[in-house]
Amino acid sequence: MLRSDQLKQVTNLPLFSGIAEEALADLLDAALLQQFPAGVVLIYEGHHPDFLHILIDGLAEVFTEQDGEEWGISLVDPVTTFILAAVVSDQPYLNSVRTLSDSSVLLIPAQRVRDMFDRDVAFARVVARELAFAYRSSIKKLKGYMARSAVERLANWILTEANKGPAAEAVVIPFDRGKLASHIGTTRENLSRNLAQLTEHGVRIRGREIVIDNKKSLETFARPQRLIDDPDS
Amino acid sequence: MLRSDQLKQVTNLPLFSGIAEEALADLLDAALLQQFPAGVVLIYEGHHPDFLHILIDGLAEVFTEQDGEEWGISLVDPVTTFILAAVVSDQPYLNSVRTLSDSSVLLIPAQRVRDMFDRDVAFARVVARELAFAYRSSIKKLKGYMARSAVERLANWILTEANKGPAAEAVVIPFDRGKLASHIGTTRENLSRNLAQLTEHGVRIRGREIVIDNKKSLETFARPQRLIDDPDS
DNA sequence: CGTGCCATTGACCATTATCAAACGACGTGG
DNA sequence: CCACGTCGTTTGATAATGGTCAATGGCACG
Repeated sequence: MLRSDQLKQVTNLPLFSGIAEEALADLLDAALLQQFPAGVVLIYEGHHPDFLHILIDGLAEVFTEQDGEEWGISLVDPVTTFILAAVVSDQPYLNSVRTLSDSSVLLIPAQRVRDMFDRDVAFARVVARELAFAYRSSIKKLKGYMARSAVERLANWILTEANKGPAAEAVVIPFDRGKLASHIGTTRENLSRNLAQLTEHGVRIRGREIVIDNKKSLETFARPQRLIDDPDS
Repeated sequence: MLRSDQLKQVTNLPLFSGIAEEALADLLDAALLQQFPAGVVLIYEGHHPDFLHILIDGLAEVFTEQDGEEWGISLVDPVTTFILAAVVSDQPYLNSVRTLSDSSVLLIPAQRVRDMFDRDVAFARVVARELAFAYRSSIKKLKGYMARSAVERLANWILTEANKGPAAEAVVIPFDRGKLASHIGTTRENLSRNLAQLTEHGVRIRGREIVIDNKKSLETFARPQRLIDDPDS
């Protein structure tokens, strides 16, 4: 159950803009706002979705475990739903999700989401938009995997991270190398070599900080493409 | 403009079930049902979506061109929409689409789709379901790329193709080897070697026909997983 | 009976994974 | 304060996998 101050905070989320007030109240009156420390698994691959999760604050990762190895599917920044598709289609989760930092997560019972989705057009529209966005993101990732080597993926990852912040001459990796490797789609060892290799293309490595000395040089090497690397197109 | 017999055919599509009759009529009165021969590019990556495409009959492929090479993203069987996400989010196509056999395609003006989507809950629900399905498919493909080698992807492709038909001891590749390679995510040359390699795991190659002599053996090698290879989970 | 198209094969190189060892930062306990 | 773990990272050696280039083989079609 949400406290009234929490309710107010949640009601103003862009995710819920345009939804009729009573409908939203109906949706949220069974919702929970929970705090989690870093490293907690919120969703297990193969399980059936009981709640829609919305990351309000913090950082999370979507990942899959194959043959004892973990592979990163995507990183989740606030404010976003995660694995909405499983809830909508009432099918088992294809991936697991864990927090990477202290996070607060809004949990809405799955059945209620589906009910609302059947009744409120505005909500259905929001859901479809989120799904379209998620779909496009995964297609971009897929294109990156099919057409690029690990170094190129890394170089482009650095560039898009750098473009997130305003003045972008350094990127700080928000987790350990192994995790970054799993999201780039390679091994720890290889990532190390790849980072070393980028040293010859305008980049300096300072522990967890990647300093971009020569962005032009890095871009020449990475050859970023709008239809793969631009997060909002 | 649809002829009345075409209209009747289209109205009965599972895609449109549950949608109010007037709403559907409104959606379809500006629609076109077109025939295309094999090999026609219907959608160009980077272009802005003018129509929602629905494959009524035939076969199509979604692909992307990178550095002069084509990579297969997915195959489209009837009856399915393709690249619905671009229409919904009103963003440029991330991929191109071409017919692989003679096909008939229903074209609905994009703006009308978005209008309907804003008005009719049932339609919004159908759209969201399609998007959720597309998203899950691409996540499955992504998992396959991250955790499997090309031979394993090939072996699993054969198995899922075989499971489509009822009595499944042979699979016929519906296009040339190069195209199959681009959808498996490898080169023509490598695909050749990979097919040869599968010979030791219960499979015989007869031109375009892949005969499965020993399914158990192939499965042992491929290690299919429900959350990657089962098309409807 | 060529000619072109596709598929296969071989040789070679690039990329990536794997296994093993060493390194360095950090904190704990002697 | 130093020795000694641990943990994450780097480095090296080697093997597996995949891509590229070139040559060959088969087959259909004119």
